[in-house]
Amino acid sequence: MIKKEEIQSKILQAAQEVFTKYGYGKTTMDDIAKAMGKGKSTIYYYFTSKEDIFKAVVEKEFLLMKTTILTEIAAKEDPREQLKIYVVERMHGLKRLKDLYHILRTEFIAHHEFVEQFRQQTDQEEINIVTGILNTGVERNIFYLEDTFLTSIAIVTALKGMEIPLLITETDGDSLLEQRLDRLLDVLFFGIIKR
Amino acid sequence: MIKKEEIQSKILQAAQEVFTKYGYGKTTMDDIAKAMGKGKSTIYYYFTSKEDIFKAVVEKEFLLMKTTILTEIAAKEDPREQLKIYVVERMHGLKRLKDLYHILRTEFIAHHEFVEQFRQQTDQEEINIVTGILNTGVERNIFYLEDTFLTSIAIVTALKGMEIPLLITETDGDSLLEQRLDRLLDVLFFGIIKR
DNA sequence: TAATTTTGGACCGTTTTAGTCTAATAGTCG
DNA sequence: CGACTATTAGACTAAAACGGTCCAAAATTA
Repeated sequence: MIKKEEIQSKILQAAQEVFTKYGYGKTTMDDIAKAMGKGKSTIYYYFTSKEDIFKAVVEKEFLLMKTTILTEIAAKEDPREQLKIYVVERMHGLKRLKDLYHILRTEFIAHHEFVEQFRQQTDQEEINIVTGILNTGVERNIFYLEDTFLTSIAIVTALKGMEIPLLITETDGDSLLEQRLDRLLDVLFFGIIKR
Repeated sequence: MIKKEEIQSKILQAAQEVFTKYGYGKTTMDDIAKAMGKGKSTIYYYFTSKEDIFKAVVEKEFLLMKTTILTEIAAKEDPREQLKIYVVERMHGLKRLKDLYHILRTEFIAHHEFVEQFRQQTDQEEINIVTGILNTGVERNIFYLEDTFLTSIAIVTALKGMEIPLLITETDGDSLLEQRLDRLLDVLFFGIIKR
């Protein structure tokens, strides 16, 4: 019974591959089936519809991004470092999920109920993460903030609205990345977070 | 009556856009029509079928590559320079037309008669270009060759067979490009062309 | 204005699509 | 092994999308 999730994961992997390749409308169920080397009935044994699969792909990827962020954050002590990691991982995640995002914004927008609910949910989760970091910082007298919740909303919204992934290239060395991030954080949050 | 070719060119441009985006099988005539902002009948007024349009796109692009090469070559005197230009432009052309090439090799291969005939024709034209360059070089005692025709075939075939576009990146400066090309020509044609 | 070119979009027969059904196979466990 | 369940391929269906046609209207030209 351990295989069940393995196969499900394989389907999602194959689906993500063809979705990002063809877009939502242009991919057929047979495309997905072929990409994973199995028949269509295998897919329908685990999922109820194409829509269902796409939603699962999106949720899987964003869950992965969230857990990655949380794990990395947990490994750091200093809230300043934690905030930096949140920004870095958020940017890398956005870059990796660019195609899925694009489908959500353009093709899948017809399913507004899902898109809207998903957006709200992920926003809420991210705000919670950042609020947690900020609260710790305030407790330890590292950040001096009047309202950590409102500040979190500002940070999350700022990161969403800006095409920040473009600022960081894959060939950037670590040191360059560090410099840019420090500058970025200064620009973004100067006056909100004083250190 | 001058507009006629303009519209035809617009159709081909839109078609190329969606063909390289979706591939041959996944693009619909409505996709093309939508991409150029006109109805389907406009397309069928100028072209007879989807197949017809794709062939026209391919032929247009390869004609462009050919005339570009010929123009650049005509601007140079030294056959060594001309040969170098041929290699450079051929590489850049291949890189730009990567998607079309891929469709030809994978999806359009069912129309073997067209693909094969087109391949032979373009090969022939390229061999003629290179033969012209080599002949001039021999006449001026710059190249010492026994058979310019066979040498041309060797050069054209070598360029086709190798994934040469990968050797040159867009960020290469001119001097680096020059160095690499000299090295490449040495490796490719050492023993065939002595200077 | 009259003739001609160009266009949108309804339309048609055919193919492809998402999704269903079934019968066969693979895997599990006593 | 043998009874049971989980998994699978692929035939099938109704609906949608497809390439391509057609024609009346609009735009252009003369």
